[in-house]
Amino acid sequence: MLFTHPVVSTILRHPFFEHLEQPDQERLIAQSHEQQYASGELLIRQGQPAERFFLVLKGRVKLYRISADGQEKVVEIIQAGQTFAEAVMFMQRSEYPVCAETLEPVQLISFPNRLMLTLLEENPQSCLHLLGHMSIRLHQRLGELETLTLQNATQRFALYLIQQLEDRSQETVDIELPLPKRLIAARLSMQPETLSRIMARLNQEGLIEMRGRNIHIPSIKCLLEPFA
Amino acid sequence: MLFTHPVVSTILRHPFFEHLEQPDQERLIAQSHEQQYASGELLIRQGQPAERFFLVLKGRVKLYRISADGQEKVVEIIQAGQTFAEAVMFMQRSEYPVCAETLEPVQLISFPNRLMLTLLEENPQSCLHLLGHMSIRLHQRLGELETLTLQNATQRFALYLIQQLEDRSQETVDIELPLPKRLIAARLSMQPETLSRIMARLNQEGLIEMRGRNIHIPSIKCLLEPFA
DNA sequence: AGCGTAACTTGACTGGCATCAATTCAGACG
DNA sequence: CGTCTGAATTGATGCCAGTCAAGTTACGCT
Repeated sequence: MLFTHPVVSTILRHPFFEHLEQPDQERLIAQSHEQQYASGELLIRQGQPAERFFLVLKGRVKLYRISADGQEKVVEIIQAGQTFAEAVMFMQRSEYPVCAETLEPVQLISFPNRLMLTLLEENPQSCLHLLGHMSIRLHQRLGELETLTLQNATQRFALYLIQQLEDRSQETVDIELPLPKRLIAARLSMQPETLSRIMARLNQEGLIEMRGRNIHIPSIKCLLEPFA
Repeated sequence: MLFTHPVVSTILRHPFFEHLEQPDQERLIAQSHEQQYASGELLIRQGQPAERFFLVLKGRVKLYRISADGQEKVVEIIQAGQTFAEAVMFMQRSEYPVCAETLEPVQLISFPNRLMLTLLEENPQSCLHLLGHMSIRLHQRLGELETLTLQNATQRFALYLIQQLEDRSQETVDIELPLPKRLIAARLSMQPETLSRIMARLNQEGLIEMRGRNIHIPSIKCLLEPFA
């Protein structure tokens, strides 16, 4: 039986599935596809018809848009345990609004939109949880809008750094950058060169200390000084 | 009976209400507050506890955030017939994430979050429609992210202009700016002076013709030329 | 280990936008 | 009808970040 599969427990912990009845969960899993991908593979392409949504079991996936002038804008990095391309399921016009590409070897599982919708029709509990889930993402976007409209690149980077912390009570912290710097730069809408210069300057001013991709912050307060 | 009220038909057309049973609709309306506001009044403040959500019956409302350095970033302009502060209802942490201010004399009606949630628990149809509704907004944010990361201010403005059109089939169009220019500038993350200069330049180049807040575009194709 | 490629760094230059400041314009209101 | 206030324009100046280019480091792979 599929429920003996080791990844199942991971799946069922996700808001999409945890409040479904067990028979419904089984139907979904029965219609799921699991697949492995190498690093740098294209998973979905912006504009393609959207018939399934995806749950990342292992590895990370980069979501990005290609704008009119060919620039690539990184929208989001999907971690293991998160879904992507799920919001489009609830719209009539169902084309993927982003491209998705693996950042490293990735294991993921996909589910048909139609079945999921059918099941949700009968399960208001799940619907409400999903509404909560999407509200959170909507607010994250709001936060990103804010980050992007921060005047200068240094502030955007400083804000990015502290957003990486889960525990913000400490005054002195160490961070390991979760992404290659060029992707961080893309995320913050700046050029890799600019990011490099910013980090060099902050380092010189003693606000951060770099060793490879480990960053030591002696004083968060000092780092956020210019915001006051 | 409340249902004889002239605004009721407007209310019931909104995705939040249209799929509810009539007794539920009546309960909501019974617990609603209707109120008038003058131009420039503060409706909700970022950080306040969120207990109600709002439907705009008449006039427009500006949603904005105050960032750390005191700058005001316009997130959205809510038109008559639209709701605001509704997404936060589905989250546990319920503080308004934005400030809301009237742009002109406004009539609006508010509903208690708790009751709405209770009703939704029993009505999966409505839940699904709301999920669709929120998906659309999520995608709009995506589009805005794109607009904001467009390299130069001129392109952002040109894109803003054509986004104002509902009918994009015409090649020659007239637009009346729906907002004072300083708000348009804020929306596009630029200074009023910059917007003014951009419009002056486009005017001089013959790509647009300005008469007060009416703008005539001889050729959309030419205006979007630099994107190619 | 060593090769090759991609990531990162550093420098010089340029342009676009913000900022400051002064003026003109438009609308609200008595 | 005139005054007043905020909106919009226009000019001058400085700086931040993008671009191009060259060089260095780090890393995967056989």
